[in-house]
Amino acid sequence: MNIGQAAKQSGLSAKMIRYYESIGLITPAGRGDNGYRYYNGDDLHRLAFIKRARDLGFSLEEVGKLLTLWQDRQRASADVKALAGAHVEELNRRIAEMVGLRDTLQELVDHCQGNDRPDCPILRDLESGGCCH
Amino acid sequence: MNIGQAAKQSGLSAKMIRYYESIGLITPAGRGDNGYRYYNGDDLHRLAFIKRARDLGFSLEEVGKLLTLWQDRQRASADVKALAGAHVEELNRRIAEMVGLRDTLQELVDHCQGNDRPDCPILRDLESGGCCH
DNA sequence: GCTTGACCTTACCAAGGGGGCAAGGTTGAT
DNA sequence: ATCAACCTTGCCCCCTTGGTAAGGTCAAGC
Repeated sequence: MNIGQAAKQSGLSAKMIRYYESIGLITPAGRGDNGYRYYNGDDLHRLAFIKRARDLGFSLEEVGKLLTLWQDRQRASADVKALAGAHVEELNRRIAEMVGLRDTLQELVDHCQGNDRPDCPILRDLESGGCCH
Repeated sequence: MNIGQAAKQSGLSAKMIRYYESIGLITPAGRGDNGYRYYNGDDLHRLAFIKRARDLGFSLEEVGKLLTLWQDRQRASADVKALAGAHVEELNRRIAEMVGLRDTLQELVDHCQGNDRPDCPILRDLESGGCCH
């Protein structure tokens, strides 16, 4: 199977498959006489695994670790759980940060009259560094 | 005032001030005989404005628009409100997305025993594309 | 055989939002 | 005079993905 087929089946783009190969996330695909990469069922399975892990927000570095754990039949599920748990924590941190930003901004928006006059609490906040809203 | 002082006062880094100048976000600073950039109170005010807007999560493009509105004494607060409101919406979208990821992942983590055996629902999900958890 | 279109290859540019380092000039204090 | 701290420009790096270009290959239809 060529890279285009593998891309369609896995949900990744051909470009990304090449990229993942170039950074060593996946082992280099086999090549045919024409120089084309080819992929078998196992390769496809790995690509789909990566796709799903990316969709869940894991970084490529984390995906690499997950791949290693996945391939390791002696793995302890505790290791996987720790990795995923750390990612959940990271997501929670980022969510909390963004919620804080949103709330601050939403409050400013709520207090802006939004008419054709220039007076605006949003700009006042930006001007004053948010120290005295 | 030199760039280092301006950086300290505004909370930006000297590097970023140069960068913002290079991309046209701010007009080029004046130069002294020695070639050093110098900054006055107005410049500082603008830099602090940018810093605050960045802290609130506005993109550099949005910051540029906010700067323009800020300088425009004829602005309508509705324009500012629309810009900030759009950013709030964007934040909400991103938050919702991340919350969805976190919840999915949290559920997988909750169902993983986290012991020294290899069996792990997290890896099973990644393997199967999350279609049958 | 020839053309056409779809596919593959490598290689480079772009983005945001900076960090870091190098090589050199300037300033101010000791 | 020397030294540290500052400034200048310029370049490379992070990360991940999309785009685009120039060229090779394959399969179909004529």
